Amino acid sequence: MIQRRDVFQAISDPTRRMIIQKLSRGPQNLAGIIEDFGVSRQAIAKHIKILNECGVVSITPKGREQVCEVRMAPLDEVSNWVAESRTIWGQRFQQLGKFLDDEK
Amino acid sequence: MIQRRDVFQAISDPTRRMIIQKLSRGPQNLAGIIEDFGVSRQAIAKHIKILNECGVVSITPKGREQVCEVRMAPLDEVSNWVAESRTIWGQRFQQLGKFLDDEK
DNA sequence: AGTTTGTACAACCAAATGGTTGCTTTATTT
DNA sequence: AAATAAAGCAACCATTTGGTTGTACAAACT
Repeated sequence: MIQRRDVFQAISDPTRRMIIQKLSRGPQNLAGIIEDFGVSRQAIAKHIKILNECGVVSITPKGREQVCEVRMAPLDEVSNWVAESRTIWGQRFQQLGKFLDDEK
Repeated sequence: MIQRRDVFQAISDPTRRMIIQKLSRGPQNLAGIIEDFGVSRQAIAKHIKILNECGVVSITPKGREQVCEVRMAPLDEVSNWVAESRTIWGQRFQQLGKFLDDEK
């Protein structure tokens, strides 16, 4: 097993997806994020660390607070990958047609 | 930890993403999929099982073969989630504007 | 100054993950 | 009928994951 810490793995956890959507509504510190989640503060802190490591969340210290902000750009990799897969899938029959043409 | 077996988790593994893209080019049996991957047949079989459980891959028995085919529909959930997050993010300032209007 | 608040650090834990090897079963060739 | 090819089953393993609790520390109120 290789060390994987990419966007795909980051959004594979439902709690992290909820954190992302919560932060989409605006920046918050750790204490603010914890609200509404039934897990400990340390658990959230670990999730935030993971999200930060792959660039989905930026952390700005402000006094004793850690202000977390979501960064949408890295999510491009995900939607691009899905789009690419769909494109490849859509080209199946084009290639079949080309093959049949070559056989003539 | 709850048993999570959804599309997000399915595509979180790079090997599984490669399998999906390989199958996007056309259906294949297990033996066909194994080629080019540096892992054992059983490892691939496990990945296929996971992909099948969340609907991304369908399996059709054909003699002694198991023909695997990719199903693109479940991937909608992923691109939809990304799109939704972007929408929420885009609405931040609208709500700020509304707040300022209300203050007048 | 003392208390409260926001967070960091560390150790620990059970379960999940991704992988392996060995053996069996079922079709298909030869 | 014998050999081969495709896949299934089961046990095992190290690492990762998602979570916990306890302690410590610095910033901000009272």
